Amino acid sequence: MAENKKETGKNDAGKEAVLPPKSEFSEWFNSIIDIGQIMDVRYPVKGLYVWYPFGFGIRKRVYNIIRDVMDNSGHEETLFPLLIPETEFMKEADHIKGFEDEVFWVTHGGVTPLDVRLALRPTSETAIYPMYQLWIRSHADLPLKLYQVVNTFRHETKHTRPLIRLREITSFKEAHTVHATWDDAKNQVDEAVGLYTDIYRQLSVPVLISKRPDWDKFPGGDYTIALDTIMPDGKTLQIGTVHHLGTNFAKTYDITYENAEGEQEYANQTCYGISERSIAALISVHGDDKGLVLPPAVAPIQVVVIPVLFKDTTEAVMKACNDVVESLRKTGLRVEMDASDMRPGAKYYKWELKGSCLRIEIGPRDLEKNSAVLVRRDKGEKQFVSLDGIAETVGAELKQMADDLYTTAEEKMNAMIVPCETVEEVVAQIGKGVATLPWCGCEECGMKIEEETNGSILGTPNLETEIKKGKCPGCGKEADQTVYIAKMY
RNA sequence: GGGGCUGUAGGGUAGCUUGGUCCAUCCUGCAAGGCUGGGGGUCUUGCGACCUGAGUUCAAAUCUCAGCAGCCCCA
Repeated sequence: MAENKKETGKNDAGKEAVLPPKSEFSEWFNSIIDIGQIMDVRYPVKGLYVWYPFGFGIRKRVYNIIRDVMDNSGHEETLFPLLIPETEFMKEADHIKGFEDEVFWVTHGGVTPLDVRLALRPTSETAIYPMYQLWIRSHADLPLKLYQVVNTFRHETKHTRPLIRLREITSFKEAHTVHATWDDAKNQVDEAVGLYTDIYRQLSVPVLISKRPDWDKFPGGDYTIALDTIMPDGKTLQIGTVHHLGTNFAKTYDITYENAEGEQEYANQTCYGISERSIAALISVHGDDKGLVLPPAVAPIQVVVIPVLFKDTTEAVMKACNDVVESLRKTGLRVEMDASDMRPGAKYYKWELKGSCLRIEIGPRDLEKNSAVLVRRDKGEKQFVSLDGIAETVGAELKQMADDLYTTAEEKMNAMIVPCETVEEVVAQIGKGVATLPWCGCEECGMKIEEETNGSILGTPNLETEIKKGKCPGCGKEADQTVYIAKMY
């Protein structure tokens, strides 16, 4: 009875209680991770989670995109060991300071204590650079551009959450490049920012690019450019970082090359990374009250075909559905037919939750008109399309959907950025989105601003927007830059 | 780093204040079957749980302590 459902169910429509509204973002995110079958959070170690096959299917496609972008820009994939000897790890002082509080250590082999403890990599600089020291001899070896996709470990003390703050990052794509000059490395940083922007464009995720303030740069690096996106609750999520390492690590690990004049010089290096936060971003940016909305490029099921079955017409409808499935698969699409014995309505909800991009319904009424009902996941409106040439129709819709997702997301993001001039304005904006604020650039004012606004300075926009004149709220002096301020994940 | 809260079937819950009514309630899920089928149908039958350990007690889901795990707030 409907009355019973209303009493016991969690939502008043009497529907099966499943997903909280996206306006309660934290709840929504936790639920979608679970019932969207992204990850199982029940693994009994804090901060470690299990990829469901469905979630892994998304991951696989996201990382295919990442690999393609890397491979097509002169990078080569490689693989370094998980364990790093303490002796190597401890060489770079600033780097250690940045990570030592959160390193997991392997201390025993069986019951025997190890002479040299082994770190589970929190990131791989100290694993890779000793080898670079051996590999790099002359300027002819440069530039060297390698990357790997690995798991890394950090003993996070803050609240862990799937995809966003993990003790085992399962999907860390890290690139490590070596160049002759500082400027060469700088150009590589700029290229990497472009590559990452491209990757996120393919995921229809808009990004903010900024140069992190000095106190927030990569430990041991010269400077850091970061990519952030704005989550639905107004907090920003850092979803990519690019670091210029200068010659800092080269000096530590003695990475030198012989230049054209026959002299040994220290190499300049960069490193940059993307993790499964990319997946957190794409889920959070596009999803809605009904569940996942996935860009066609990464949706495990791009098209679901749902037969509307009645006794007398079952055979004809099934045949028509099979024909459609076959013709779509021929064009390389990931298509599934749901011929289970759920009611059609229940199937619609199920596949909307799972983020299937397009739904095709075919019933007896459609067959009479040689047509089908087509529904795009992001729009939700039904349209009637001819069964003739349906593969072309579907292809065009998917393409349009990818573009629309980006446009919509970008508009939403831009609406969450508000230019501010005073601390008070920033305070009002923090929690709703990102504020911009003039800043003189000194650390003292930066700290003061962060404290008074209860936000974090993301950094200075990298790509040249118009520089707004204004006074730094910290010291009152004329500011020479504008910064993003927000609550960060 | 500091503080608060929570842990009952796969998921969500009732029971806990006042120990015994509890071989633990309801919804959902899952399995089998019937009638069905264009936006979460319905009926029948079945499956499935007190986080772990120690303690108090004649008796613990219920009280105490510790561990583990999770959630929220503050820095």
